[in-house]
Amino acid sequence: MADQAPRPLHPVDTPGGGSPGRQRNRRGEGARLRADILDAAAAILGETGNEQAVTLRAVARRVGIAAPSIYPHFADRQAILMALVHGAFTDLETQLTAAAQSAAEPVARLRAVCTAYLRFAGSRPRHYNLMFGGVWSAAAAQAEGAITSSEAIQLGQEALAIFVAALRACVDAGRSTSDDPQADAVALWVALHGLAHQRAVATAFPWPDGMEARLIGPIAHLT
Amino acid sequence: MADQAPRPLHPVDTPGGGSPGRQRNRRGEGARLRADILDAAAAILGETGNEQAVTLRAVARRVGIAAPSIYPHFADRQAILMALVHGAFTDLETQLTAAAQSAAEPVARLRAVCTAYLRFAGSRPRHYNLMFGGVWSAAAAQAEGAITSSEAIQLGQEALAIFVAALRACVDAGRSTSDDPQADAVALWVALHGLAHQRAVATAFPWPDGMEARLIGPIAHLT
DNA sequence: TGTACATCAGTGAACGCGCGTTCACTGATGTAC
DNA sequence: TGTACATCAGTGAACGCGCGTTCACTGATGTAC
Repeated sequence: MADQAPRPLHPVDTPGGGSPGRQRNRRGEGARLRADILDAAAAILGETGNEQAVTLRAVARRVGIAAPSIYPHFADRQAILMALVHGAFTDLETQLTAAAQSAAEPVARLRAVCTAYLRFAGSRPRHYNLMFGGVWSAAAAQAEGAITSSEAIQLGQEALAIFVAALRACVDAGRSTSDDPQADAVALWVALHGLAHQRAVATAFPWPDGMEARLIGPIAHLT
Repeated sequence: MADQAPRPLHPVDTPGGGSPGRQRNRRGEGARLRADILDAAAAILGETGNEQAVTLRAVARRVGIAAPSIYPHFADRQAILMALVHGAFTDLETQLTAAAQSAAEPVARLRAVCTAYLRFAGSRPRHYNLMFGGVWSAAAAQAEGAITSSEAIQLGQEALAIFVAALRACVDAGRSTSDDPQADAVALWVALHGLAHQRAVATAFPWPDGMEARLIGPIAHLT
């Protein structure tokens, strides 16, 4: 309780303090700022872990520009977060696809996909939570431009489809006894999500080794 | 973009508007306000789904008091959220314990515990997300008084122990072939968490029937 | 039985904060003639 | 080759907002005498 003198949380809100070296883009290259804004937003998210910390002003400070300079590139704050989420889903799909192509044997392929999923979540836990964390659906209840629950689901459909295909291939090859690969793939994804989410959140928990294997083999009915 | 005239989000910040019938507690019964505050905070959380919406002023409006009247009962905003989370964990433990006592046969008991867990999460999804959602760990990084990741884990230990005991009983009764009931109980809990969390978040997703069974039987190695 | 008084339960105004967003603007730079 | 000018990239000040928190206070009520 002591030592709580009210102090400004942030340095003065001028661009000079943010990114000292930054200089104005050349004519015609103004769109570069868009990428800089997204990079800064991603960095803030990654460091603070809090969607709430990704404010227009914080992003502007980090990029080294004045806050209003964001508006030519993003309609509002939500649009930045949306772009962040879209990009993250694209990356996830890319990595899952690559994993699926890395192994020819169906069971190895399914395991590779699962591992890639967990690796993605582990390497960018804040992004992962923003993608699947439900802050969205909550915000959607109030804000107009926010991503809706069903939109987020559509974004995740492609990733889910990779799981379904990988499990179906195991069944076709006689390596899984699943009676409903679609449903079991959803179950597998949900379980991996639980693991990824709690690993991101409960970092202090003494996770036993091999959690992954305890989920994948049984749920996928691998033989 | 049209029709976005800036309007005050909330009615005037006077207690009169909140709870019209409220009248001052009798002398010596001031502690009742504490319960009213918690009820209001829980209601706001349940309706908006957003931890951020549980502000001191919003709670005060809802109770029908002036904002500073909260301070004799809670040190700060975090303390209200902490109390909410503690209460929710206590309720969860109560319900899991009741479920464990509702069945004598080990497998039925384990299933009852799992069902009770999912029922709890489904009936109070916002509380559930606050308990396990990781908003905490994010906040803990910055705020002093916030609950830490390890604190939250301690709160969940008792619930987890119920899962471990239930699975161990299945193994002892020869109804489970788990080679490590502790680890498999964690795996089971993690998978149920994934289901509970995504059901709370992705309400629009077409969840297949019987997800529960697709997780419990295989992960617990029930025979 | 009456009354002074301590205490309790809560109020109302104010503070400074960071925020999203708006507005009118500035200065550099490429282009048409 | 020179120059007027349109456009681009971005600025700086200001707005009203809800917020957490502080401060000095008020009026009812129980209690001691």
